Parts: sequence; structure tokens; C-alpha cells
Amino acid sequence: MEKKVKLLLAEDDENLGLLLKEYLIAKGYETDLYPDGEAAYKGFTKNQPYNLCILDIMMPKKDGISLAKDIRQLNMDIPIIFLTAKNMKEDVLEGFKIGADDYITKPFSMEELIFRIEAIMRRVSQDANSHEDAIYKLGIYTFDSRKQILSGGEEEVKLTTKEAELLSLLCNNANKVLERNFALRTIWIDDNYFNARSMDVYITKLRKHLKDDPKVEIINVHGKGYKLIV
Amino acid sequence: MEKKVKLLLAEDDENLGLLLKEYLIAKGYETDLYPDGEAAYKGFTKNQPYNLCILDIMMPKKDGISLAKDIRQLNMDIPIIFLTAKNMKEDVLEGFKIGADDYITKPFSMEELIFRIEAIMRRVSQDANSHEDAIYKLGIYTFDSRKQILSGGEEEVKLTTKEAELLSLLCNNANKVLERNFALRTIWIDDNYFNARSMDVYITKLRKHLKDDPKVEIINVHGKGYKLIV
DNA sequence: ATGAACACTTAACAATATTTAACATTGGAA
DNA sequence: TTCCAATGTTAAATATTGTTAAGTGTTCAT
Repeated sequence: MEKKVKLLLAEDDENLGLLLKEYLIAKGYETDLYPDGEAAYKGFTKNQPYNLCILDIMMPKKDGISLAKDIRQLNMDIPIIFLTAKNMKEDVLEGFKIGADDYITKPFSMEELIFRIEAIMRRVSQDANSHEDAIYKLGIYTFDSRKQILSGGEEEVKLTTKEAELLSLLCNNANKVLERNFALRTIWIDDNYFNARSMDVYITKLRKHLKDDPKVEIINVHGKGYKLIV
Repeated sequence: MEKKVKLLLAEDDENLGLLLKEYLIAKGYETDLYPDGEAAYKGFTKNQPYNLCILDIMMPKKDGISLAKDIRQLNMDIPIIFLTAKNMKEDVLEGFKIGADDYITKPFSMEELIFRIEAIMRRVSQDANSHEDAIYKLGIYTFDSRKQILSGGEEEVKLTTKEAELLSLLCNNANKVLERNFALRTIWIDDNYFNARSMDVYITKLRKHLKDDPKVEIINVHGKGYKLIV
């Protein structure tokens, strides 16, 4: 569900910028820092794709508002958080017109920034994932990932959340190798030993659910991961 | 013709205050911002009538609590929302004694604040103008969130406040995961154990209300929250 | 004031989901 | 082959959620 989140950070105050970058990285966000609006724009085009932009409004070369407009030209949907240092009524109004997702005023606490980032990422990641909501045909089975239901022949099984998430990943990578660590990071977030064993347990469960059609099979690729054969 | 909802906003942090004001205006609420308790009190007497007050607790000249007391002297019924830092539960309890309707802890998302305002306006006046679609179609059911009425087929059920608030949130996030903590923060304010159990009870109630249409379903996403399937 | 009606919370217990543990099996490198 | 790490499988332990009912407070008409 959660891939690595990549942030674009545009902040001209070098001290604050580096501090933020360091903190965000420590919190698990891949973060690129740019010292002004132009650099940020270039960085945005070159180092795509970013998941979220954090833009200071007061910046040299190109201010945050117009930077946001330019970014939105390239990507309608990318969430933007503005950092505002001053009493900037008109700019703020302007900002709402271009669809900023949230604002945060200096001085702010790191906790607050993280909170907002998480809130926004939750929203958009769910929007994005709703595209993955799909219906898969697996031999005699039909898997509705949105409802988490696996129907085959006459029976209809309600899968648990973890079962459904894992089967979704397998379906997305049907006939290709689904890497263990990728699956662990997306579903379990952490790829430690215990979660890995937990995943093994769920592979067993899925195999039982799919046992009625010999054409459908989850095979192990030793040391790499699993492959769903259809 | 809907009448405009008029808000009094008392917040000494100028940046936060202006941002909130602009955001609320963008959301269709007429909003006056005052930088301290005394100014807010004067503004309240001069620019009547307000429909709702949003008061920061920590303010110079006159803090939010005593401001609220004074405002209540003039108007017994006006709804008040306090803005408070996390570690100020005693003050908040004090606040409830004088009849605060709600409080919200910083940091909060704009989304949460809007939901609170709407919830209160719903409670206070049935014809409050809400920028949101107040009517949802759920399979055979129709849910009017303003009137808190769920009608399906021939039956018509009057939902309780909590039922309606929870169903509203679910509808806003239809086919996506509504996170437990988000729902708890927005509806129950605190996301402690007991409130979480209370929410589970309400999920059961909603499921019963929606049981006549198998196409409509509230499924649990283990460890994350609930998803309304339509 | 009194109490019935209602909304909400808390408690108690049931049912599921997930993780951890334990032991069996397999695959591949030394 | 031999041995170790990776995987398979089952069951116990733990955590989360489902459900019902009792408890608590509020409202409102009498």
C-alpha cells in the first residue's frame, strides 16, 4: 500500500531547508531539496515522479505560488503544501485558486508537518489505489479486490485484508516474479524476519483457497519471491 | 436562498489566523478574524449576529475560556469551538463547563475543522448551508446527512447524530478506506480505547440499517479502518 | 420534580485476523 | 553428500473487531 514517498522540498533558507530535509529523510521520506523556485522546477521535471511538493512561498527567482502553477501545468493532481512565513493574504487567496492541499505557517513543529504530510498521503494514496481496485480472472476463480471476495464455481469466500492485499499484488504481477521484499514493504511496511514468516503463512492460506483449480498456482522462486501462474 | 453562515474567529497567531480565515472563506463561510480576546469581544458585540465562534484558548489580553464566558453572557446558544494544544485537557474540560460545543487539538487538518463546523451547523439549524452534497445514494438507500434520514424502499429511518456523522464520513470516503483514527478524531475528538469501542458499536448499528441491500456493505480493513462499498 | 424515551458509553463475551512459535521439508552452495 | 538457509505447514498466542445488553446521562412531557 505504501511505496516510498518522494518529496520535493523548495526552501531558500539553507538552515531550515537542510534541517527539514534531514528530518523528513529520517522519517522515511525520500526528499530532494532545492534552494529556489527555478531550481525546484527544473528538479521537478528531471527527477520525476514526486508524490508531494512542499513549497516555501517566499523564494528567490520564482516564488512558491507561481512555481505551484507551473508544477500544476505538468501534473494536475500532485498535492502541494505551502510554507508561509509572512502575513500574505492575497498570495494565500491566490494559492487556494490553484488548489493547494494544505498550508503550514512558520514557525511550525516537525510533528505538525509530518501530520499534514501523512494526512495528505493517506488521501491521495487511497485515490491512487482505487485504480488498482479491479476484478481479476484466475482460472475458475474470480477475485474482486475491492470487495475482497474470491468466488470460484459455486463457493464464495470472503478474504481477510491481508489475504486480499497479497493476492492483489500477485495478480498485478501475474506470471512475473513478485519479490518478497517488495511485497513485504508494500503490505507489511517492514520487511523484518517475523513479517516475512507471516507472509509465508499467508501464501499457504492463498494456496488453499486456490487449490480447486490446478491451472492456478503460486510457485516459489527461491530467494526471490513468488510467481502467480495462470 | 441560503443564508450565509457567519463565523467569528479569534486567533492570535497571525499567520495561522489569516490562513484559517482565507480557507473558511474559500469554503463559503463569512469569516471575521480578531487577533486577541478583547478585540474579539468588541467585534462580537458590534458585528452581530454570528452563527459560530472559533476561539483559540491561548490568546493575549483575554484567553479563549473567559472570552467564551463573556460571549455566553450575551448569547446563551451560540456554538463555540475551541482550538487547543494537545496537552491542555484540563483547560478544555473547564471549557466544556461553560458549554463549549466542541474542541479540536492542534495540529489539525482543514478537513477536520470543516467537518466539525458542518456537524455543529447541522445540529443547530437544519437548513444550514453546507457546501457539500448532503444527499447520498447508497444502492436502494438514500441518505440525507442534513436531516439525518436514511430512506430505503418504503422504510424511513431517523438516524442518531453519531450514526449520521459516521455514515457521512463513510460516504465522503466511499470505496476508500476511512481510517479509524481519522474518524475518531473528527467525530469523537479523542481516539482513546473506549471511543474506539463505541465506534465499533456504531458500525454494527449502521450495518443493521443497511442490511437490506447486499450491494451496500461496510467492510473492515484490519488495523486500518472501514470501507464503504457501493 | 418524575419518569419514560432516547442517545451514547461501557462492559462482557464471541468471533476473526494476524503474528509468533514449532517443527517439517526443500533447494542450493560448499 | 552435507549442511544451512529458505520455505511449507500447522497450531498456539495475541490483537482486533463484532455483537448484544446493561449502565449512564439527557431531554422532554406530564
